[in-house]
Amino acid sequence: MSERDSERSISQTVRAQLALRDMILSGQLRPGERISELQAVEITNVSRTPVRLALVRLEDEGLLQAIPSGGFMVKAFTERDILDSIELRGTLEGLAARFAAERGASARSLEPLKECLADLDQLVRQDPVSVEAFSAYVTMNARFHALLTELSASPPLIRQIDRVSALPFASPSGFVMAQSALPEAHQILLIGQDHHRIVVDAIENREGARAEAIMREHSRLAARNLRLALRNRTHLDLLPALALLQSPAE
Amino acid sequence: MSERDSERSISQTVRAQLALRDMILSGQLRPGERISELQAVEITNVSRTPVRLALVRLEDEGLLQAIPSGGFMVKAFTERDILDSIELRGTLEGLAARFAAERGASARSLEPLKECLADLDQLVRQDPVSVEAFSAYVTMNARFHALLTELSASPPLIRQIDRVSALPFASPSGFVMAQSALPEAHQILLIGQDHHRIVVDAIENREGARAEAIMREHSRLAARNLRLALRNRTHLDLLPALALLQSPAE
DNA sequence: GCGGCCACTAATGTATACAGACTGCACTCA
DNA sequence: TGAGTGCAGTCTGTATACATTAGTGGCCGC
Repeated sequence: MSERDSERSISQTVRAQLALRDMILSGQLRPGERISELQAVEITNVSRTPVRLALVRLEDEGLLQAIPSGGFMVKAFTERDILDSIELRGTLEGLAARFAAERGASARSLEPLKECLADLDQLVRQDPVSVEAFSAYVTMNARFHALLTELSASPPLIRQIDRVSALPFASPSGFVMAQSALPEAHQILLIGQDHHRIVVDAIENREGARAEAIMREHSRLAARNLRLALRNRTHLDLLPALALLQSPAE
Repeated sequence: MSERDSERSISQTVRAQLALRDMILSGQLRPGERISELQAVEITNVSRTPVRLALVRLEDEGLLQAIPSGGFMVKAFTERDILDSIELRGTLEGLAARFAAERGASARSLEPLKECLADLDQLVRQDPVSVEAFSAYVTMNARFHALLTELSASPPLIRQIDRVSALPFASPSGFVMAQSALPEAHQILLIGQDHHRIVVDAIENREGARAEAIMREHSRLAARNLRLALRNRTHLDLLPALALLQSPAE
């Protein structure tokens, strides 16, 4: 698919949504800052109708918050909010893994997941891991989580996981890039990959409780990454999502 | 227009949303049926702009589904979808209960929950339970679950639970009324109330795992109610939410 | 000097007009 | 007779004008 085509054919609503989301995630719009429709019109150069729709969509996504008197503000998240969102995602992915295990995912449906696992193995084998490999890992990791979620074969659950993962800091790959700057990088990567291996094994053997538990624990790697990244505050630029973090001072 | 005063104060968007939701839940709009904006305008007597916003909101709620070529259709749910939504809600409420326990909900914050528990006890004590008592139970039960959710003190989690519970058949009180017609009514009520008691006790004693487990099990009462109600198909009229159920024939 | 009220401004809520895209049908040509 | 093309009707997407409300600042009265 060509970039230009999609750029041109895309609706004004989506364009506005993308533009505003970028500005929020990049920190150009600060947490707590009020954003009026007219402002959004100025920024995006589309008229109020699609802008409004875009604002509503961003509210669902969780990036904006409606102000009772009308209008929206950029949502601010505490560190606790982020950690809770990660735990929440882990819980839901745990449920997805349990469903996959209990309902007997077929050998055929497990195949793509296993291929993905093998691809990840390739990437993880390097030591030290190149930045490119990290980047590839992020993509592959996202694919692994998506496949796992699909395996639950539960549309309502898939929907919820997608909603939670829409928040960049709650997504499965949200803090992987932060690792790349850490000394513990390779070790954490290996542990994460072991979790992947275990969950596939558990699903294959119909071990629902084990599959669920390991996915919960797996998500806590993201929490660990976040804490490490916040402690050595040097590499926060790798994490644009943290623009939404309420500064502790305020 | 000179409508009633009470209806004039709320916005057209909300009015349209309520009207359309009622029609969907009451079955006047069938699952799978397409709703065009103009149709919605006809139905609600408001103009396209607020109607459109209402349709988008109902899509988020999960009652509608966007059609790729544009427009919306009423979402159809299988029995499995409904059961999964209940399990999902149970899982999230379980997480909320665990958070409440682990984070040490203060004695003060537990008080409203305990009062609610006592009120529910009063209602459950009757045998047989009057229809009015059932109705009061539904209200009180909703309050109990809302208080419990709040106790997690986790905005992201509260948000997700609210989203899931927005689907009427996934809400904590979704199938309580179905019970009232069942011979097992009183017994199920007593069991449910015992779950309530246990979760409060577990939170008080900081037993996170126990609090989580009991809330998961608690939600399965709703699943049981649903199955019973579907088996003796006599009292389905008590459950308007089931208008969204895909008929097995199709 | 302080507090309350009124008026003005600006933003949101709503309606509608216009344009582009898609669907369905009919007609024509091979 | 079948398939393709063109046209018409209708729908969604977008823009904009109008109405209404909330918020703010200044002025007047106590």
